[in-house]
Amino acid sequence: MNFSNTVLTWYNNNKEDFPWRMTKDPYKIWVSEIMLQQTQVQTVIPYYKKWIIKFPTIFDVANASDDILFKYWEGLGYYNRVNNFRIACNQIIKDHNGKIPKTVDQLITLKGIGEYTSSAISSIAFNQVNYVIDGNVKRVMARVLRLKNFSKESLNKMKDFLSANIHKGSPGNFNQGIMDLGRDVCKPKNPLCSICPVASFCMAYIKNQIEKYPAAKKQTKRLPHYTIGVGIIWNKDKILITKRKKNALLGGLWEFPGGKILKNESIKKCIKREVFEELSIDVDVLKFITKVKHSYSHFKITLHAHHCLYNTGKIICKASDNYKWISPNQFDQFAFPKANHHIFPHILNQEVI
DNA sequence: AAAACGTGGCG
DNA sequence: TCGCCAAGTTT
Repeated sequence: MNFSNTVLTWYNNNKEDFPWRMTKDPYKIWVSEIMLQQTQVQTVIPYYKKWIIKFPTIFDVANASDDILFKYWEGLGYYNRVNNFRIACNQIIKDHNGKIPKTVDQLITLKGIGEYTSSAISSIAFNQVNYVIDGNVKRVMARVLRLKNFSKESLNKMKDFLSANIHKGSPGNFNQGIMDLGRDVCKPKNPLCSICPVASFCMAYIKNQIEKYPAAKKQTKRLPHYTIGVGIIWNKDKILITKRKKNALLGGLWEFPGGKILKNESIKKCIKREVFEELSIDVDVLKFITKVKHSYSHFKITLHAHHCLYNTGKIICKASDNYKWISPNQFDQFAFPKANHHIFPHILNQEVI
């Protein structure tokens, strides 16, 4: 049996019934593909289910406020995906009469849809013969073709192979099959070659060199670490939250104000200074609440949260897009970064002063 | 075109 | 504890 039929047969016998595999609705396929970018299947499943119920069509997304969209994305990460997704929904309404286009050339013009996602949607939802190359496919191909790296040259070899071997009758299932294979069998570490359906096609396996492909990456640099002061600013029974600027890190999410500590600065001074610089108000920094360690993709932080009392000044949002005074029982109505979630349970645990 | 962009799980 | 990795795209 040839490569394409081998992959397809394996997929048909081993596929899991993920919720986005119960439909051919291109909108739903699209939602799943955006959520799955750099995000594991098990993480996506609950988000996908809730999203589809709340926003069943592109029109529901186009008409929703960004706060509600972010709330349904809260915790998934890479929040610009939400902005891009809504922009793309509007593009479709404006330029495609509300119908999701089916060719790669049209799909790739939509915000947030690149080379991978355009091929995925066109093949899975519309049965167009386009191969996909994601992280899984890259690894499978590196081993099958015995390619050390992911250079332009290597990628071209993968493309040639996939172009020749994609299943013409079921391109979408072939694509999902090779991705599933990469995730569950041809894993980064300890690949399960003994049960791999394409082992007989795999040059690395045949030469007994599976561990050499792809070559290990160079060591990544240690992530920089920053210490951040965070103010839980009280005015009577309300707490101040601010909305992070769009297109920035965590753009569009709400948070407690604060910022990076300066050299030779105390946490309390840092919070007082940051709050004044960012909001033009004066606060008294009081009791320590909790410390939160958190790691982002390109740096790490430790948050030091303190209770604060609003003192004087009219709020001017210099470093944020908006602000609100809310009660602690309203935290769940806004989308917050994960690091802020770790502060919530400590806020009411003690007296403010 | 290298860096930015979240979070969770695993070895 | 820490690095790696996950259905990538944008600037």
